[in-house]
Amino acid sequence: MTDAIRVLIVDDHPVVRDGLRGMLTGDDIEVIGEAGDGDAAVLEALRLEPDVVLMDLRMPGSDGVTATGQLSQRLPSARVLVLTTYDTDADIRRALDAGADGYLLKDAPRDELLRAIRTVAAGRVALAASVAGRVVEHLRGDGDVLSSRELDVLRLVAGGRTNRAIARALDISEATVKTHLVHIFRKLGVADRTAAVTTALERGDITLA
Amino acid sequence: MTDAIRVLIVDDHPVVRDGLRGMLTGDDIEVIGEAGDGDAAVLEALRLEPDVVLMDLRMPGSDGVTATGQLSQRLPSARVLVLTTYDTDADIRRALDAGADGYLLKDAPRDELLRAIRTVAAGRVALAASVAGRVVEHLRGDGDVLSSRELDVLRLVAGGRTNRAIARALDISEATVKTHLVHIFRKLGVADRTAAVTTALERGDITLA
DNA sequence: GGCGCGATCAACCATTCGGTTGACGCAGGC
DNA sequence: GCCTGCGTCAACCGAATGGTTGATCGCGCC
Repeated sequence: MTDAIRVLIVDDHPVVRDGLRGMLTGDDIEVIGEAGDGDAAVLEALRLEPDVVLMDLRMPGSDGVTATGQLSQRLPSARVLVLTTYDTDADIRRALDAGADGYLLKDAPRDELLRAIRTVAAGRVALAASVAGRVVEHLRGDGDVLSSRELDVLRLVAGGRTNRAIARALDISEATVKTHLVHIFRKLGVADRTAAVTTALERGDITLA
Repeated sequence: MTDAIRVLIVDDHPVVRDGLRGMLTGDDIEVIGEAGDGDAAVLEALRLEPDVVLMDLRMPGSDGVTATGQLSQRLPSARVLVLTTYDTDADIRRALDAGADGYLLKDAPRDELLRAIRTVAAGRVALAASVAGRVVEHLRGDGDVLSSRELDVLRLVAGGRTNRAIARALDISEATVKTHLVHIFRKLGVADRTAAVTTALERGDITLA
């Protein structure tokens, strides 16, 4: 290894940033900066041109997926390694779609983290074991992706609206809402709206925030 | 200050443990141990007899609330300062009921964390600003606490069961289920089961896990 | 003993929901 | 050009839900 791998840490928790910095510093890795939200992450990355960006997903303000998308467009040289607490299907899918090169969970031990950083720095993809399983599973049964309109409906359902209220909110007829719901039920493998909301929450298709 | 405050760190993420250790070491605080789950936390606390236990809530295995309850019984000398990512009403309520002496969020800056540790070590209560607000709010309107039976029903509702299925599962009549639901709706201030589930999830009364 | 509250149940009703069938226009891919 | 999928809508039906009133029982508390 000729030069140290230059790493930018992105996380909203100072504690985690400190912990990562302590864990990574030394060896063949150099922490060159930190950021506390997605916007700052993009700015810092453009300024510092890191080799690897360690990216948290859930952050106040601009989130990690958005920042990842921006980075893969505006700074393709930077490899993005997502490091998050959550591992829902939708989180993983969105992050990888946005251009992430790796996906690790925060409970990963130190050596796994170091290995993953070296892997993505070398241009390969690093996935946590549990995540890798979901990815192949996702490649198999792909027919259950909710369309954007279906997500609109589902989010309103989660808000407790009746079909009629949803129809008014989306400016469509109640019949259309019901059609969307039937498709949602089939895709999620459930029988009613309440189960649809909870399984969508579990899968990460929608969020309560 | 005669002696350093002896702190035990409890968190399932090695990264966070490292970060906290780095943040706290020095000054008048000494990190004397770490634990990765609730059971280990109790064992380590009994062995090391720390002044303050920094306790995460959501952990694999035995969770932080249970551990807090055990500690307040078996090692009353140890003050428990909860340090978590989440701040739902029910989390806060349960932690304080279990005997926690403080409640901080993980995005707290370093000096706030240090201040809180010194505060609880001195025998006082330390609450994050956002948490304190919820606590007084909770003391005001206390009439909306769901009974345990209502929670049983609500958990099954969240699982997508029909009233009839819930009745069978709990071995009561469908009429009783409906009665419980009406009470739940009133207490949560919602109009239907779906909204009940989402607001209960937001409040932390129930969980998806 | 009386009171309140939680838990249980019944009967009734209007509304809503879930499911089906069938239909149309439109965009994108083969 | 054809087919698929998405989004839109209508009409219909049975089942589930939400709301009401009223009732009984047991427990803890004053």
